[in-house]
Amino acid sequence: MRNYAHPDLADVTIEHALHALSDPVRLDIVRQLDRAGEASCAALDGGRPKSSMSHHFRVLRSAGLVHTRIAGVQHMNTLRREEVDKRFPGLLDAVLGVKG
Amino acid sequence: MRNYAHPDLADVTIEHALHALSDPVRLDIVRQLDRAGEASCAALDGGRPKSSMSHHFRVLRSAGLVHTRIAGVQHMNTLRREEVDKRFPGLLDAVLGVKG
DNA sequence: TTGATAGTTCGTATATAATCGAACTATAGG
DNA sequence: CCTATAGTTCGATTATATACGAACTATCAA
Repeated sequence: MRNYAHPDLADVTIEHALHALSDPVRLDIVRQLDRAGEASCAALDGGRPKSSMSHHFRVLRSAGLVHTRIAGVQHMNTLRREEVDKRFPGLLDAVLGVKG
Repeated sequence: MRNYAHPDLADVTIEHALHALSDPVRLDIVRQLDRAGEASCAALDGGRPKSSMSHHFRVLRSAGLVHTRIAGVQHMNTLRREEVDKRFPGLLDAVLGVKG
């Protein structure tokens, strides 16, 4: 794998984004990326198997929420904050702002 | 069925709400209720079978998004706008504001 | 009380998603 | 080249959702 394809946000539906965010593991990833700014897959696995994490990162990428950059042996992930904010104004603020 | 139980919004997780909103049929229902203010189940079915609609309304109610009031033979639905806005500030604005 | 209407519940079929081990790929360092 | 590390892909299993016909319940009106 040389690098990832990241969808144009214009091609991502709100349903797709909401589905990606509705899983607790993925929501946790998104929250951590929001704080950390950038993190490898392993840094966010919380003890879960690599293949499960790989699946969740793929879903997050396909929903346009996460960008993954290959840096040597690590895959570094970031939230596509600005683009998502442009496509779905207020969505991430709302989702990340919730307590409990 | 005499009347429905509607959950306290405090007991609804953001994951639950996002999941309820991530289905196209339900999102359509929510959009229509946002415009119409109140509507019967039949008014929103778009030709789909009653049992399918009943399922989607149940999911929307369990996620705290929709209130259903029995009025004679009809079940009238409304968005629980204020309560949802209090629990998840900005979420409905973001979801309902999206075009495309 | 009969019939019509609105919606639920049940049961089942089907589709979609989550989980995770095992084998694989790619990169870096010794 | 060998090995360790990070992550992917595959495949199977299991869980969760959706879809919807059929039978049922509740209300209203004639």
